[in-house]
Amino acid sequence: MKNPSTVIVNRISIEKSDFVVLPGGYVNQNEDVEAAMERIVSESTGLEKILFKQFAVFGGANRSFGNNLVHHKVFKTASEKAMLKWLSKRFVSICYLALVDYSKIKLKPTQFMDTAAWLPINQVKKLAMDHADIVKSAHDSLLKEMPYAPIASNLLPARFTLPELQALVESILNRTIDRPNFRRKILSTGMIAKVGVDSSNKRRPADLYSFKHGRNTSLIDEYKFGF
Amino acid sequence: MKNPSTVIVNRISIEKSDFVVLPGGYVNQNEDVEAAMERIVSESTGLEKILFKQFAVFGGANRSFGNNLVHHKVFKTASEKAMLKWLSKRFVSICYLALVDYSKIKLKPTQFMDTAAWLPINQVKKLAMDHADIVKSAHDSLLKEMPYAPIASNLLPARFTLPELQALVESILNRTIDRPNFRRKILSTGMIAKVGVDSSNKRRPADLYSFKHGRNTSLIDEYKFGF
DNA sequence: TTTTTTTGAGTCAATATGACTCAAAATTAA
DNA sequence: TTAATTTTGAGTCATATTGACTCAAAAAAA
Repeated sequence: MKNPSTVIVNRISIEKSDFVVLPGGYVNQNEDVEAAMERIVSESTGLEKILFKQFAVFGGANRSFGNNLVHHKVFKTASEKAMLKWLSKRFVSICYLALVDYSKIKLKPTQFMDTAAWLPINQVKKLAMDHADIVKSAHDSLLKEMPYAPIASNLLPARFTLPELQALVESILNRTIDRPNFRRKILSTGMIAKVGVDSSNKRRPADLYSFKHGRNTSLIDEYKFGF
Repeated sequence: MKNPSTVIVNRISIEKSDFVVLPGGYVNQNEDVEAAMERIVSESTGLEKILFKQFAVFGGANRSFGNNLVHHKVFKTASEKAMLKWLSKRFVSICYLALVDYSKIKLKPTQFMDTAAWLPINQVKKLAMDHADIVKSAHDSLLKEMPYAPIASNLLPARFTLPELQALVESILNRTIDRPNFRRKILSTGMIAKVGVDSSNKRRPADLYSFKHGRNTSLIDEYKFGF
């Protein structure tokens, strides 16, 4: 991973007001909350059937983009007025996260959002409302979830090498890992199985692995804490 | 803990239809989601300022108590008709859990709920809609959160003995723990500090401890997984 | 006074971890 | 063609942690 610390953002422009926000949208009356999330993600990224985690709900009474708006501005077009009304609502955000390979994604604007782009995670302070807090919360949750769930599997092909897996984990944990120790631990869990050899270019051929279907992917001995 | 595996439930009776449900209610337009939860909990239990965890959102498009209703029944009173309308809505539930000492709680009925009672966890199948799934989800989340967060602190007095803490953890994990090993691990984390001696009845006096304020209460070395 | 119960402290083998070295397989350079 | 370089797989070893114990101290009960 060259630079995995990047999030998808949308830009909304009204008059002189400019918002950079995380992708989001409404849940329809007769729609699963999860289906709504998948619809919105699909609209913006084309991604389907990837692994998400619902990590937080932001439900403060005063959560609105109205505070970011310049209220005395004149909003001319009907579209702008509708957008203004939308932005002034009180939002309850049910937040999901997913890890994806951004090199394989073609971002598109959506119904409510003008442009879509990748924002380096060290620039999240530019985000409107409390969206920087949401990113922070997502990252915390991701680290906490790491030892249990293979959310990272969105980032790996069906067959991958141990060095590939290690590079991924290193980028999530943001630290280097001793290669022999990583290999020892991962293999000892039995969560992956050798399925072939990487015959591609590079140097010495690496063994190819796959996650064992339906198998426990926990990195820590569940519910054991040293007692 | 004699029998900690118990949840609070409300019973709703309309005509011959009978629902046993988890406590719940609406979020008002200008109310924090969290404040609403606290209000509902307070109404039903009188509990204030306890530690909660928001663990899941249940948002299926067909989540309604309408499916549990006998539709051809005649609902006579205005109250019953209002209740019927309420029960037939599509619900999105933002779910919170807390661990409490049920021996100290006096349950009260609320605006929407007729009676309040404790239901042993092995009888959750009696719950209406998907509330049994919610309880299951809460338990899973609780176990996953165990090594990190002191949600259990609701169950302990400000000053407690190590055997008391151990009994609590044993009841949550539903297994016995070796006493010397538990003591060694807990003390090695430095999350609690000795604050006195238990001079009460019983046998040999036990040391009293308190959680160190603002201290990390993680039982596992964060973000270390054997590599 | 003796026994029983409960709590605090310690031992020790087995296991897991952290920090390494070394060799094999392929590419690249000489 | 050979040597150096890079990447991957395998192994070593001291240290730290864990799991299963024993033992003694303090208080109540016999």
